[in-house]
Amino acid sequence: MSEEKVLKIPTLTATTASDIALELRQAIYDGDFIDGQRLPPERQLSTHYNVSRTTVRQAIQQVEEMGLLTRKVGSGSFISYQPEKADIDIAHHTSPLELIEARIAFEPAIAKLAILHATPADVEEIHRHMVACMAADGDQEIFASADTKFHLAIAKATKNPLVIKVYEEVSQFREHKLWKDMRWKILSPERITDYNKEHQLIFECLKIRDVEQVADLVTQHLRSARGDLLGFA
Amino acid sequence: MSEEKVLKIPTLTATTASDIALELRQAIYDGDFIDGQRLPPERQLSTHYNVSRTTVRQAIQQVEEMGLLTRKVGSGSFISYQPEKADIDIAHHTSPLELIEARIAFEPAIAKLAILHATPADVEEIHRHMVACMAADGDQEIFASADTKFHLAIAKATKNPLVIKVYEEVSQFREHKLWKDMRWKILSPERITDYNKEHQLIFECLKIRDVEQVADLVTQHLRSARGDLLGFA
DNA sequence: CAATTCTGCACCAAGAGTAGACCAATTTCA
DNA sequence: TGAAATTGGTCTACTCTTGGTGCAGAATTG
Repeated sequence: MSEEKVLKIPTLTATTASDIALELRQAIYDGDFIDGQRLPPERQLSTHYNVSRTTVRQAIQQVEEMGLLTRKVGSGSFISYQPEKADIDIAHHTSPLELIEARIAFEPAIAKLAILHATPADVEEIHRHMVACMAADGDQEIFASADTKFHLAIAKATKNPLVIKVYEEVSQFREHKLWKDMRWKILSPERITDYNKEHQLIFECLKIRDVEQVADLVTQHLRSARGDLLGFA
Repeated sequence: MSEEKVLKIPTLTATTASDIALELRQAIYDGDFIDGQRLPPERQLSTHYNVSRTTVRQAIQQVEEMGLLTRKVGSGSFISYQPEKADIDIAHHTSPLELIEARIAFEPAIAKLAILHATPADVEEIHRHMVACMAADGDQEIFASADTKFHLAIAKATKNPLVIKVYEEVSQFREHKLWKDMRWKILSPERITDYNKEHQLIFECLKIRDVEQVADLVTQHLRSARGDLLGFA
């Protein structure tokens, strides 16, 4: 274990209190300080910035007034700032369109990785879910569930735990209420048929390991989903 | 804003109760102690940390209050913590190579999204972190920290909460023990210089909103990182 | 030149760390 | 089984560190 801890303190050619305050604030926002962490003592900061302790105190006071830290006599100045909270916020702040956008960003590359790493067993697994999608026979609920599993199976075929976790997180959003509520509007029997055709094309690529084409197909697949969402397929 | 540099200063009191508590906590989280294992005796820890026994006791008390261990008079302090399977598993089962692979999969698309959504303020923010990367001046620790922020700022510019969260998750892995241990081998001053040049190219694309080129540049950037990892730059 | 700001210093009180001794529960070992 | 060693729990007196405050002189600014 390291004996010497270091803090990274950014410095400008700052001489005034507000300059230093700005930097401290920026450093806190950047996450250079963990919540609850102690700032270096004022006397040390003053020598570091090469200004008087009074100036440093004023700077710290400004930051304190923004509620980013609290001071304790005899103890030190402590950061009190949590960058963000919970995932619930994210669920509430992500729109269906943003979800599709995120999937368009991630899934083509995932499919490419999948092709490179998928074992025959993985291909079979993916095939199973594709068949399930087709067997849904127009039933929205069943199709949506099978579709999620189909895409998830592709992610799993990458064998990359990080990729899998990330995709699980994304796909979990598809089960979110907001998204579910939209589903019945979009997933007409005709659309489901279209999606199934696209699934088949993607699967064909996987089977013959066509790395180049699969990304395009997945992109196209998700873009048609986005088109449906926007109402002009 | 004038030139910004980053430098580190050691904390005056390198060994406080909270610091030691933090180290212990980290060690437990990192799996350095198995559940049920006994901590070294307080007296031994105090000589190891070169600190009074009182301080060690306070540190242990803090860890105890988090429910990570229990103490027994005459017997010792025992770890009582089972890492949540999900987190630990993924952290333990994702190799540095897989991390890079995941980044290669995700980041080019993120950069493209960023170009489409970034406000001038976002571009400035990204620029700030790019400058910080260059100001690191070969210091691995500082560069790595600034580099993470640079890429994270790009993700944030997408304005897509889901994308941001996913990338935060990925980037969190970069702070993991395993990866940190490799860093000093890879980040030679020459590599840092190269990376900075690549950062500049990426930033130029962002600035002129060159959607086509940015994905290629990011891919190239990460591929050179992968190359360094594999040892044949 | 006058006003303002910054500096350097001394002192205060609160908090935190140190060193040591002793107690009680537990383990170790002859 | 019993004594010795080990370990966490508690207490006390002391030192050091840290933020809070005030003030006189230097530096800066208009």
